[in-house]
Amino acid sequence: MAPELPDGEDIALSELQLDVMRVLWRGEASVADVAAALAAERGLAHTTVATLLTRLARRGAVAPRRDGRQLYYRALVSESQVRRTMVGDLIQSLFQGDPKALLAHLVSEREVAPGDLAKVQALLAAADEKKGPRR
Amino acid sequence: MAPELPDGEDIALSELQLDVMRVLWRGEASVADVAAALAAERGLAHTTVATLLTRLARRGAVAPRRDGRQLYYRALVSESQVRRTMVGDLIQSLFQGDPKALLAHLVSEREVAPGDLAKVQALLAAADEKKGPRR
DNA sequence: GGCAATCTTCTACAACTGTAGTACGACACT
DNA sequence: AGTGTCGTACTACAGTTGTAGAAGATTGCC
Repeated sequence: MAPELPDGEDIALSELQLDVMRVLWRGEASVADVAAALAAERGLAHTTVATLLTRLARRGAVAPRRDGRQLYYRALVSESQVRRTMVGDLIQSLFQGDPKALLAHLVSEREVAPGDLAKVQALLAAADEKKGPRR
Repeated sequence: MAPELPDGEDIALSELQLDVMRVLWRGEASVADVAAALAAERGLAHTTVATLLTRLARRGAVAPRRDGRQLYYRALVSESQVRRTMVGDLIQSLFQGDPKALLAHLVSEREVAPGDLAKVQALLAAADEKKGPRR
């Protein structure tokens, strides 16, 4: 019975699609909910949002659930999944697959400073500790 | 006299377009040159490459120079320019504009290790030293 | 001088994206 | 029961991308 796909797709998303997904990553939402959440930045028509969600569903990124006449959508791919894919793609196409080259870029563009790595590491360690020490 | 545009466009490129640009970043090249260079990975028709270059020219990423019946193209945007733009876009859309979040992602995905930042820094410092110590 | 090779330019087409209107069904309120 | 409201489904359309064929200009070789 079509096992929900094991969350292993090749999901790269456009910026608009990401905006939509970000809403769903906060939890299941109806078309109206999504439209409302995006109303601030994007002033999209209700039908536009519906179209976007239908397309994302076709692509396997979200799944609809019908309740009465309304559709509620839930994300099928996680944010980190998408990040993994998209960052991976970028490293591949822009830095010939070498993650360190991206790091070098960040440093030389002064986007990150030497100390940041340590900080980041500490944060990650702390989070790891809390959720699941080793998996 | 149209100062070659100060290299400040909003150039984001697709993977195929990057493949093309990578050839031009090695130096001016004719359509045939580009097609030959890409023949290995992509088996593109000559006309396909011509179309790609025309479109890149329309977008201001490259400029043609005519020599007899042939067109030679030269890149108008540098590789680092494109990297800057595209990495910036990614950070914007995927990490709400926080470069450190990207760094965190890289670390937690074990794409880069703690020591790498130091190494990278050393390399950059060395390069800096050689080319232009301080600017 | 003519024919074949070679280029560019134009046109084409499918897929995807951003954006939204129209049509139609269901529901609620009077 | 009648009518307006709301929501989804379908259709549409312009712009970009990947891909390439057809047409037309040029040129080099015999």
